[in-house]
Amino acid sequence: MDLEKKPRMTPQRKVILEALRQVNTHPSADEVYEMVRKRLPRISLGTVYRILEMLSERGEIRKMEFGGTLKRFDGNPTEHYHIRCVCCDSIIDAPLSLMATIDREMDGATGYHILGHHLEFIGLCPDCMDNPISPDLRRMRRTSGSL
Amino acid sequence: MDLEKKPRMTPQRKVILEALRQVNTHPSADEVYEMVRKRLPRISLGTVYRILEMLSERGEIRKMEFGGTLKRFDGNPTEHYHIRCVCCDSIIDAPLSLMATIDREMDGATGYHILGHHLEFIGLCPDCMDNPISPDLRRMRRTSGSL
DNA sequence: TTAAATGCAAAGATTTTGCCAAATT
DNA sequence: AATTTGGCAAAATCTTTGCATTTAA
Repeated sequence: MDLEKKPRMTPQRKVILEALRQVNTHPSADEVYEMVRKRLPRISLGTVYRILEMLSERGEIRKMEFGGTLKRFDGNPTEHYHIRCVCCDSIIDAPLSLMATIDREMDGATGYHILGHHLEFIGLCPDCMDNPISPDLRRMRRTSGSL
Repeated sequence: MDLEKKPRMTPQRKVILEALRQVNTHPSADEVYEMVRKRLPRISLGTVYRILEMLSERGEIRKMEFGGTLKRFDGNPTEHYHIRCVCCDSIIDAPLSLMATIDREMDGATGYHILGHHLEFIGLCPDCMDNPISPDLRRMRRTSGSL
């Protein structure tokens, strides 16, 4: 909202940002909440949502409103692609460089002013090929925040 | 759930399927609900969700768990790409043929078994370039189901 | 002291479920 | 008659908001 003002670097913000930068698991808000609770036992989910929103508005992290119902957050704010496992719903960065010209091409082919694009691969991760987990177990994992 | 059994083509399913096939607006469940209510005044939202889910499981339509929080549905079940307007949140099909080999390449570059991919462009549609609508108005439009 | 941030809980929004009645084979 | 489906409402999920309190400049 207030892109102009510089926010204070509160302990909560610092911890959340560091937590996101340290992992490559693309956690949901709830998972971030569990992660930072170890260091900030009194933090609330609402605050986590608020701070994640703020950080992504400022481009310090990336909100992934993509695939799946719940949003995920990415500590790496640069543009890149992802691979999502259909089985365990984990997400990794895709080893594929940006398609730099595709936006311009689409811009020309349509009346749209293209701002960017998202690309996500869907597949089965190595772990799940060996030990496929059931949808129930999958949901349990997510709920307990230990993806 | 029961991919084996062939479902009966009830009036509700027929109307919903026809409604989706006739438009290219990629409506949400709620919007589908509004669309079919004209012909089926007594249908319930729950039924719409159930039928949409069932149709997409059978590959007759496509569920877009993509960009934005709420799911959209696409009467065109073949793989294709989309352009979403950041302003009005409308979605059109992208004039770009499938990148047929990219899945195989990603398959080779990772340990994953790649099943497919999603590509979505983000941009400003021609309408919104001329008449940008406010976020408030945008939400009102969605809520009233008249995208 | 003043403005901004947090914690907590309540409210919102969207989607899914349970259950009984109604429809279909 | 046995199943399946539909309607309704309640439940479940995930996210946002209001407000009193705390924190920091």
